[in-house]
Amino acid sequence: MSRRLGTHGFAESVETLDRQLEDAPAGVADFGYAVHRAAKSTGIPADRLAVEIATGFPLSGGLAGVTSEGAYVNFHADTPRLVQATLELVFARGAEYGRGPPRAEKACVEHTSANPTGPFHVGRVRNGIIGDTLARTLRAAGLPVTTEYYVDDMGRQSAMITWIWSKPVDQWPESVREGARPPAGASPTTEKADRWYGRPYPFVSELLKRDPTAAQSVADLVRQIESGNAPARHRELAQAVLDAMLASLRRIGIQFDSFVWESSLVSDGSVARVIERFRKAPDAVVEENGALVLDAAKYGLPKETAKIVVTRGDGTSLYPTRDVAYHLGKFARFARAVDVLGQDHQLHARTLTAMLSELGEARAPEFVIYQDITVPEGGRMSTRKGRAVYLDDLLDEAVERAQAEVLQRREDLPSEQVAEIAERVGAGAVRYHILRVAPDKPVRFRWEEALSFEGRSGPFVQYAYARASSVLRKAGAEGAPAGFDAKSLSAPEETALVRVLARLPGTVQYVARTAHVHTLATYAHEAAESFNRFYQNIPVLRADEPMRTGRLALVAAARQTIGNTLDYLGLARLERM
RNA sequence: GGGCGUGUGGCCUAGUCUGGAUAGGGCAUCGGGUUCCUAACCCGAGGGUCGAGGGUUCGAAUCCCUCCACGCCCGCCA
Repeated sequence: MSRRLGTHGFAESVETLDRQLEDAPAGVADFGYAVHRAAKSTGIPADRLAVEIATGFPLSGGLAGVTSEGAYVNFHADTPRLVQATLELVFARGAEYGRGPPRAEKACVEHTSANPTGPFHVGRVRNGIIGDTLARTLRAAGLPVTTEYYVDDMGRQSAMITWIWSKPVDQWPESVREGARPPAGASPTTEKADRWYGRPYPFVSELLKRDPTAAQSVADLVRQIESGNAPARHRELAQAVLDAMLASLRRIGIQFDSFVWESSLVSDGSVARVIERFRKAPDAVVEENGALVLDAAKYGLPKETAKIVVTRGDGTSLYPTRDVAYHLGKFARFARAVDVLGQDHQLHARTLTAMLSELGEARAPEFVIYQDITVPEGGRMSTRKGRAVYLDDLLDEAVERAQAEVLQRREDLPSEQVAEIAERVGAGAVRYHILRVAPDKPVRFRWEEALSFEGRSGPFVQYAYARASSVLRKAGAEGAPAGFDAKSLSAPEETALVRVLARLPGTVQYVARTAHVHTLATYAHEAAESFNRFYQNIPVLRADEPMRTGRLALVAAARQTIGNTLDYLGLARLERM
């Protein structure tokens, strides 16, 4: 290429030219080269230069033709060769197709880390869906990944739960008892623990704002907990609520490899050690009331926020300080730390990085910041403000609707299997719906959209997989295909599908590099859409040979690729639906 | 006031890092498609000042500047 241009007096490095070679519009060519720059530097009109470059361009390897169109030189791949190579790669790698070479650096993806104070609302779950999908993708990219949940059992939030439940309900303050009255028939045995124990939470939160006595007793409890003398009930309650919360996350495919309880960082002395190190830090000063404050201006924080309080006046730690202890521990265990945080923690992220630098830690966490999910009326979801859609409720509704859909079209399946499919379709719809939008963008929650099984949705992708599975099942061709002829796959629907399948490994690498997990959702939709077009227009089972064998191979490759993508997305592969 | 993020047809959204060919999808609307592998599908139609203005460039949704709107945050909560 560069030699070719060189003959026209245009000298640029091969690397530069490689970068300028870009994807051509689908259906026009595989790659294109815009000659404008070369035209300018050589003085040759762009249109003519494109023709001159394309004419007689030496063909080799997978390059089947070079044409020109306007100011563009278009490169066409040798399609049968591309088809052959792609399908062979998919079959050779199987479940590994899409994965990158193993890498050594151990990575920790910390996500969710919600206080164990009540059921997840949809807003909070965005954290887990982004984090879990990123963890899956990083694993696919070859990294050993541990997902971790940081359990905050030290702050006011969890103390509020312990405080209210340590007294009998008839002794609760009036406002809490009234507000948190459970529905008729509800009991700790019929309700999940997060819902049951979390019910008084927003009312206690309100109470503390106007009742200094109550606020004082919660503050006393916080101090008691931090000093290591938490009532036994405290940990039991936190654990029970957390377990119930985790059960909800499991429904949408989220599980954790590791848990770190904030209290353990206090009890093992690591918080105290961090405080000691800050006392000796060059930019830390003790203020009049005894509070230890760090001036982090030199780390680039805006001056209004450069003062970071390390300890309270009474010497006890604050959340950022404990988070420093936590992250120093993380860096002892992992080469990379990824933190998924809501936009309200944006400043905390910078503060944490500054604090770690001050203590001489060269590494910094990599932050993935996502925007809020808002309720239709506006404002972000909040349990305390009574503005929230709970994950459990959304899932129940989604599963119910999915069940109706399955029953409508599958009378042949036993009810057990219908229920199983409905659960996974409902979960797929919810998970995909939240994942599909770029983390940088806010999401306005609307029931009808979250519950859609059509168009750009999780079930759309799952359906394509089920269709592919069904074809292969009926052909009795579920094993590794053999002896297909790539030349028999020449219809536009076929070659377009192959081109999409070929993009999975690159997409995985891109997502691992950028943390743009929604790109994987977009890819999944494109792959499913491309498969559906093929499926709709190209018969497989009743095709003549050699097309039949070739198409079965293509179906198998599509099933494998879409299936692997579903794995990375955390959606269930359904063999039928 | 400062920091970070966002603004793309009626609604939702991809593309922005790394400038390039008629801005790609979905929902909704209208019109088609099932004697054939699952119609949770497919095909077609209408609908776009890519927030506004300026700049750089052969070329800007994409880069730079200004402004507007919205969200979040701004020391002893987490």
